[in-house]
Amino acid sequence: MKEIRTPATTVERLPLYYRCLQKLSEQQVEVISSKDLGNMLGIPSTQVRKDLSYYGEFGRRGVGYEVSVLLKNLEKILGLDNDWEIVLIGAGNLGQALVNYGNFRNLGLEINYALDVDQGKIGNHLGDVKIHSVSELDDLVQEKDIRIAIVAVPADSAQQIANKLVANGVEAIWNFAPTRLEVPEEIEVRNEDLSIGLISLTYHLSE
Amino acid sequence: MKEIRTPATTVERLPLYYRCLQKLSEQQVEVISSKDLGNMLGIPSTQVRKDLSYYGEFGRRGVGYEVSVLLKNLEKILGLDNDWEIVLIGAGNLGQALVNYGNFRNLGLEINYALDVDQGKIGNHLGDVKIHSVSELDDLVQEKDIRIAIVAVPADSAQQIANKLVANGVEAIWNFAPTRLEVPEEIEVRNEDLSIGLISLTYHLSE
DNA sequence: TAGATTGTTAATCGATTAACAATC
DNA sequence: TAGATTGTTAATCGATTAACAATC
Repeated sequence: MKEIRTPATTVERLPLYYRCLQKLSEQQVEVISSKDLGNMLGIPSTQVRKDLSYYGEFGRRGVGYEVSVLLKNLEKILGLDNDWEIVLIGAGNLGQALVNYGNFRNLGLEINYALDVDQGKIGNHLGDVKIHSVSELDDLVQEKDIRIAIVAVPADSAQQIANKLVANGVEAIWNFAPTRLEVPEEIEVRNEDLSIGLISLTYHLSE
Repeated sequence: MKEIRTPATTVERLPLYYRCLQKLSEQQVEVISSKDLGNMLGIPSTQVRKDLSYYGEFGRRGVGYEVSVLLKNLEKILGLDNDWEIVLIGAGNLGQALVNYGNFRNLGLEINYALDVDQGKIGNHLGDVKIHSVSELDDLVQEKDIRIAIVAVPADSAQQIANKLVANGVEAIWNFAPTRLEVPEEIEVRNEDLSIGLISLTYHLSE
């Protein structure tokens, strides 16, 4: 039995294909080749085909990919056909931006709950989402069976929040705090370290 | 003459080293080994040494790295010893979060100017930064010799903004719009596509 | 049939890791 | 000298790309 691991880099590209196909679908495009799809994204056609090949055979030789079929399959692969409950911890500027981030809506994703420690914020709203006290974290995560959490708190409280999230059953954490979270290895952590993006620019301009 | 290209992955890790060293410096730690530095970040010591080796020999065999020396060198390598002028285009929720993002301050970076199309926003402030009309883009970028821009506008106007930025001399763009920007190849573009982070979590939970 | 395009194997390229001489 | 740790070479691992048979 041969183990074929999907490269992490492939997983990063799938959302790009997905969004591109959404656009094509809106434009009533019915069939697209790996070449054309790749061109829209600056990705070689050979890479597009290889990426998709980890999940099945979605195209027709000599023809291309039917947009609706590929879109449906990617939706499934990416887990976007599920109804995820997502909790945000930290209702600061960044938290607010995330709750109101329009591009999640287009993917069928939304942040359902927001928590903060600041008494002054509790009861306020971020977009449609009411801010609750972080003291309700345990009950909320357990009662709603929340599996995905977004950590947008200062670096020095991120680990403590992560511990509580994991203890209550959260399985995936999107971490915006610029710090490494220590969690059990079965927990999926995605670090979104905004400083790296900006520093990579100052780096390249300084070379 | 042998060309030694620094791997892109190395460049991504340098900011992590830098921030870690800042913390160590605050804690009055004077010397650190690649092993200890790596442990703090979940990176093998051998990788730490290899990464640093692209830029010089900063350590002492049998001893380790002097924190202040390595910090100073990384600051230079990353271009953080410069006084960059940075303009933000798009003063929405995300733009606001970026202007107020505290972790840039710690790196000596800050967003100096903010522009928006919305007449209702012009004249308001994001943190300390006054919002100007995007019609002032050309003059501002040229007069202030701005080399770095942050694009936080909707996807459908991102390309047009990028064109104006490049035409006026901007050399590096941090793009938060979920779209590919077509720019001359000498322009550095860093795409920060927030959807990818969240989708990668739904993907892994669906496997 | 001729032209187009997929899916996949094999070759290449690039990044990580192991191993170790140099040296503090 | 013995123990620690760097800097670097060589080996390994993983991802991209080229090439092409299969097939529409």
